[in-house]
Amino acid sequence: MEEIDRAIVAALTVDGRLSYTDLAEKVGLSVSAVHQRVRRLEQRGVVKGYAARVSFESLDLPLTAFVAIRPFDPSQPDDAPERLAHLPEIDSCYSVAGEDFYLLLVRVAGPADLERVLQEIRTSANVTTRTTVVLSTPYEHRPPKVAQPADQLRQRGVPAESPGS
Amino acid sequence: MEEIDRAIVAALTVDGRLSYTDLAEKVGLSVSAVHQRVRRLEQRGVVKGYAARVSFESLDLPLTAFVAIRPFDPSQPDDAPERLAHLPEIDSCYSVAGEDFYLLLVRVAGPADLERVLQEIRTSANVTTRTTVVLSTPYEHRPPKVAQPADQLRQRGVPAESPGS
DNA sequence: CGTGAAAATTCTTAATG
DNA sequence: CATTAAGAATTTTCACG
Repeated sequence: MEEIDRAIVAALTVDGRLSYTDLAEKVGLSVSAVHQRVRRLEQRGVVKGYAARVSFESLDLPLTAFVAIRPFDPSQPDDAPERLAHLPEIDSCYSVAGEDFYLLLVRVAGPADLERVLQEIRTSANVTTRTTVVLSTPYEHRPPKVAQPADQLRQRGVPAESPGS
Repeated sequence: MEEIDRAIVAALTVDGRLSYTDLAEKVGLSVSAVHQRVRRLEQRGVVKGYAARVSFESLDLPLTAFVAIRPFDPSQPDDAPERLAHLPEIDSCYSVAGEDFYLLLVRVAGPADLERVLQEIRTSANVTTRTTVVLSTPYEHRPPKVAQPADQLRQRGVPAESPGS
């Protein structure tokens, strides 16, 4: 992927509601050009969507935990992800190398809720669980490094003046 | 938090770029009322921001791994998160209960890059690492369950007709 | 707090080089 | 592909209940 596209993606990762006007200024293109590029990035699947970042504490989900799971009977078909998908407390499901089969990220209201969810995980997927409770989150979902800060592109052949109508 | 706010948050979690027009229709309020509520949710910190959801494969970061870290010398002050913050490959940092001190989520270009990042983690924070490679991600960042589907609010005292201008 | 409407921006498309 | 221009839609603010 090329430089300007990376800058666009970087900017949208930091602020997914940036207007095309601001985006255009950041990357040094016209509004239409940026709009076209964003549309192409979206339909190519580079940008998969937009989401509000919310405080889970405010949503009464203050307890986060990682749950490593392992099938009780390794000879049976492994369809744990589908069988667990109905549990809304599961934020993410990663298939991993190592001793465990999957690593789940779950968010719940508290210890009692965690206990209930663990039981549901075990019975739904016929697995054993090993749980690691999160005590705090110094940082999460940081924007990936995608080329340079995207600010140095602005001064590359484009006058900062707006022509006006 | 009350019912309508939860519905708003739920909708924005699924689509962070929903227009206030659509949002207003979903929760059965006027555009202005919804706009006010979103602003309050933002400044109360319930909505912390908006971000584009991107494909890490497209960004040349196809390899994800969890890195559990433990201080080499537990008697020294534990400031690993700050000392690791400069590494852009670290997506998230969780302080955890259990045998390890922190669990890091890292995204890199490949095995060689992972090796480099692990070395940087060890030397930057004076820790030992135990790494779990992610093979695939069945699902990630699913929207949390926040009250009912937010569709049943619409038909609660509000005619679906648009009054027009 | 909610509503309705008006003004300022922005989004979106189309024509053009 | 990028640019400019123009109509449609949205965001944002305001006065009022």
